[in-house]
Amino acid sequence: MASQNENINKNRRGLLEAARTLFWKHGIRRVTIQEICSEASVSKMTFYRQFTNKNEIAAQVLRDILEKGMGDYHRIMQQEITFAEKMQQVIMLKNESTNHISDEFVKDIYQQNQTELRAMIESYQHEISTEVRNDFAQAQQNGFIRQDVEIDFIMYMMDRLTRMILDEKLLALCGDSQQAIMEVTRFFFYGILTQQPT
Amino acid sequence: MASQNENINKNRRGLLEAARTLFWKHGIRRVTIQEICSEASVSKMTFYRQFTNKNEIAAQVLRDILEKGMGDYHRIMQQEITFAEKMQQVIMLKNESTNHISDEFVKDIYQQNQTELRAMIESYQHEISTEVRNDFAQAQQNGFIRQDVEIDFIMYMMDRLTRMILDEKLLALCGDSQQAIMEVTRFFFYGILTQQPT
DNA sequence: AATATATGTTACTAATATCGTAATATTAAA
DNA sequence: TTTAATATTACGATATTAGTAACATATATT
Repeated sequence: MASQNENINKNRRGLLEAARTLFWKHGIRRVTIQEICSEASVSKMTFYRQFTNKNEIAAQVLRDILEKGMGDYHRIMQQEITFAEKMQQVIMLKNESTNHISDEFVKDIYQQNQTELRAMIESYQHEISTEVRNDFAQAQQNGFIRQDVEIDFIMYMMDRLTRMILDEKLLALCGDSQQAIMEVTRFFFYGILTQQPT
Repeated sequence: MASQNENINKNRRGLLEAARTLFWKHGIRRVTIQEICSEASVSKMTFYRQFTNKNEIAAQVLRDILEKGMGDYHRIMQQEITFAEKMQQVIMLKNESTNHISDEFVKDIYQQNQTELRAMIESYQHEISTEVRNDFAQAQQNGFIRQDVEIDFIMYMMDRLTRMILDEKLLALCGDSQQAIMEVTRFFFYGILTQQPT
């Protein structure tokens, strides 16, 4: 049934999935290749037939994560819904585990000689942030955002607010994460005043 | 001000605290002595003046955790409150991070040659479980628990229920962890029937 | 069935990381 | 000032991991 090519991809995907899980928990440094193989139920040789070393699979894992994040963002922004609805979806997106990169993972990237991975993450951040900035600027021109607020300020608040959603204290305050997202989004758009301007 | 003895204890406690944090996240195997020292802002030599090796500090960390668990349990049971209130507090206790031991930590103990640590954890479990069993038996004799239920069944359910409190799905169902504890405790005592026996 | 290809197993060396100790320099308390 | 504790550095011993090779086995293709 399954062709050999399909099996190769299956193994490759299995390795990537295993690596992602392990890197997520423990960072890159602590995880051994043997461990990735065991987690993926695959021999070490199969690993080395797919990747040259740990850095390469780490790079691929990172690439997959970043591209998924990009794709998700684009998919949201291309919908024909209001700007507010788009923003709510973006904030919800960060709630998924794959969309904030794990601390341990980033730590390892920004320590040692991981210049390649660092470059990758920074180029992604640059790309996505210019894009988001443009989207905000356009929304401001179209009158969806008040004129007297700086785009950079919005960018900053957006980042802070999306992080807050993962904060357990906020979760405790709001009840569940769904509620937290609602609250944060509402705050993002309307502040705390009862009377709303345009 | 601070005497040298106090400083020694401070360093020792700092090392134990750092080790606990790191072991908690990553298990014993992945954590290096140097890392513990860095986390505790202490030199490697200071470590070796306090502990002979990683296993020893791991043993001490485990001992502290287990003794804290025992202490907490005793403190709860010695209070002059109803059996139901005691049980609720015991269930709440498991909600604290220190009272269920981390998976990674236990994994490492039950893999390799950690016979000593394994023995420690098992002896603790034996001690606490006979004690809990006695408390339940006495509560049953005093009429707080229905006569037609096996103590072992209660023990099992107790364990399951306290674990459930950490389950995110239940948390989502109940709103927050406080609510979850209430629900679980209520279920533990009354089941789901509206009409309550004695 | 025969063949080719992918994978598993085992064993091994090289590279790297970690351990544990000693000697010396600094710091802080008595 | 004297004493004890700690930091720093360097180092050899030990353990772990990386990466490769040779061969056996399994699976798909022809």
